[in-house]
Amino acid sequence: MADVARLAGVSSQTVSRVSNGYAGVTDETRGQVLAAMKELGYRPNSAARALKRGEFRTIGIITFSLATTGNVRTLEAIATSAASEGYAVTLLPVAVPTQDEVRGAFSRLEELAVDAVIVIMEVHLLDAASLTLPPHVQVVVVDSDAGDTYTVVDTDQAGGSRAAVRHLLDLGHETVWHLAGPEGSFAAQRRTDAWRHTLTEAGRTPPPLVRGDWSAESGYRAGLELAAREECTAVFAANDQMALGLLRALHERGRGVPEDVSVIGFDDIAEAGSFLPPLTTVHQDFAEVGRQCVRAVLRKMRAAGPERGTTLVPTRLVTRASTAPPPAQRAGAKAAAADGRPDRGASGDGTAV
Amino acid sequence: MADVARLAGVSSQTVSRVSNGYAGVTDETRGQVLAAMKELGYRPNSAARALKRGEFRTIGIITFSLATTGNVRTLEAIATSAASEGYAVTLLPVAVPTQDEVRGAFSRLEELAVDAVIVIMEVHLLDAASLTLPPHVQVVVVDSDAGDTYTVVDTDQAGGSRAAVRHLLDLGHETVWHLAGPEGSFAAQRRTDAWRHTLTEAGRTPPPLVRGDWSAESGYRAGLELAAREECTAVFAANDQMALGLLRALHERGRGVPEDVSVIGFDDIAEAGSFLPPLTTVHQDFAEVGRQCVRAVLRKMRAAGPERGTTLVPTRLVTRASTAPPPAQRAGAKAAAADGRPDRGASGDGTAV
DNA sequence: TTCGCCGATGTTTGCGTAAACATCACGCTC
DNA sequence: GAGCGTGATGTTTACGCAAACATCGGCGAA
Repeated sequence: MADVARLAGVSSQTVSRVSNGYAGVTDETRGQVLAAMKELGYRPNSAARALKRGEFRTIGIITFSLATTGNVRTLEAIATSAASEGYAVTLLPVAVPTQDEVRGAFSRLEELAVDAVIVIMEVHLLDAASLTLPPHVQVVVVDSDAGDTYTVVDTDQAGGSRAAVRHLLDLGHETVWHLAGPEGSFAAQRRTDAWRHTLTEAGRTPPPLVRGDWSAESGYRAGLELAAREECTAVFAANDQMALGLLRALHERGRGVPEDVSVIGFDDIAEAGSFLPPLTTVHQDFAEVGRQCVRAVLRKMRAAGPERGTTLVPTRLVTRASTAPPPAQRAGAKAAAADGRPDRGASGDGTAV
Repeated sequence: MADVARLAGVSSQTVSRVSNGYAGVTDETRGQVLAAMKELGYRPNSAARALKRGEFRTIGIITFSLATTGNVRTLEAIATSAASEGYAVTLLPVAVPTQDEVRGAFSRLEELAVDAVIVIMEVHLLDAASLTLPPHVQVVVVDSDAGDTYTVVDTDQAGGSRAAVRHLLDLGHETVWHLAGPEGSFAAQRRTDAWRHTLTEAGRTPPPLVRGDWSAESGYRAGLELAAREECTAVFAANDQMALGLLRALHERGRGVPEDVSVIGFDDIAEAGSFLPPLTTVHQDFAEVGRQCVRAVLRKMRAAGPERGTTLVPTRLVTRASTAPPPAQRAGAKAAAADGRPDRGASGDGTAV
């Protein structure tokens, strides 16, 4: 910086003013400084800047796994959104999701150059008491139930699940089975609760819960079990991957989708429209979740007050070809058809959104 | 820090020594300092540290999209690997993959607190000449062809593709069709080249190339086209997502997999085992790619010399249920079956690309 | 005993920046 | 024309840390 100042014939303070876009600098002076900066290839040193200003313009992200589409898409949206606000994003992977590991991540974070933290993970691993964060680091949590402790941004899990169940009931199904996510997950919990509540509200009896772990493989195992139950005509899978495994199991067991069993997913991953058959599912707006996270975190940083509360991002039902009225309602002519080849496709093949 | 020093009754320099694990400090003194640090909740300020040491212990990652599994898994591995070396990882998303955007990302990077950069993207957007990096920022590129300009780490695309094609030829297929990735991608290019080369080497004639864009949807469109060709008995899809779409199209057109057509993918994404049928594919070791990236980047930083060259990470063929000998080789009974096959889909409705 | 050496600790200094304050020239008012 | 305000620019300083150097005390060899 001193070199630039010397070359431009000004003081280093003026160089600083130029590089920060400060107003009170003559156009002429500014021009000289800019020329000198260019000639010398000057780049402000961000460490010194951060030291002086007391902020890093960086947001830390703690996440357990990038294996699920949701986390990844959210992360991507956060990064993009943060970038447009002039913030960088640094990643803090937590290898094993134990309480200790999470605490470890937080403590590493403490010596990390971040002004705020966004946590994308099952939040029951977050024990507020055990976390000592640097005083001015704000926290926002995604996918959680911690509204009273942290600021939370999340997809409207309940609303989406309700829409999924209603869709199946409206098609005429007597009840809807649920392939739930893992026990520890709050998102899974929320979807399960909403499923049960919607059924009860409609006067139906919720069938026994079937549990998976988000993976396609677990969906397959659950599917083998469900395929054996004649009375099961509609399944709400808590995510698309499990729905994929479910489809495979049903197919293997000779249960047609959607003629015999309707399947609905959750997430609307990119591949959902290419499943066999294309999957009806609940679309999550991850991009919006990411944007809201960044907004929330910046708002908190500016307000400095420990703000709480939850922001919900709405979902959208995407109807494709994996749902239809139950076999009972399509008696007569349909019965014959079901016998030969499935008549799927006509309704949804190309309409994937 | 001064407060800690006062409380512990030592100088601030001793505090510094303790927090950096410097050797020459009595256990007793160290204990007092640690106690004081704990009592005051002291955390070293990373900005000051970086300023003093001249390094940030941070690696920047430039990536265009997190939509493909490969990029994400590589990113995850890099983050984990970097963390274990005491490095943080900051993300630099590039919204639109134009030359200008990439250049923009690099220039934002210049004022960013990073010691090195790893680029995960199609590298033909990287114009070495137009990039002015801060002098000591090292670059490593994934998935590219830039071995003579940058240090490159990549999956052994050629080896994996060769294995895929060989596998199909060994099963008895006369030739192998190829559903390629988008034109601009070097990874796609490599896979295509290896496919062609392996066929030629074996004295076979490569059929016309079919092109997709990595998405399942594009695989579906290509599949509709391929399904119409009786002579097509084996397809090598350049990634698993396209293979998924391909499976759906073949199924819809009544072409059985693997009885009529064998399909092999590339990547081995988590869901591949749950496709209908489970997909035979080439497994990429993304974790290893990530590790190698970090190793390469750290090596470069330490050596300080502009090192070049390419590190290839081997692949592994995963055999599942989507590949089998061609129909011709399984004559007799099979021929009859093929005969009775419903001829749906003959109404090629022009949607194929 | 004395000297010198070594290990433990303290003191000084500067990393690159920007806030706070100081200065200076210019134009305007009375 | 003296005084004063204003806008542009320069000077000083401190941010928190760690390298370099300084100091001090104890112990072994001569």
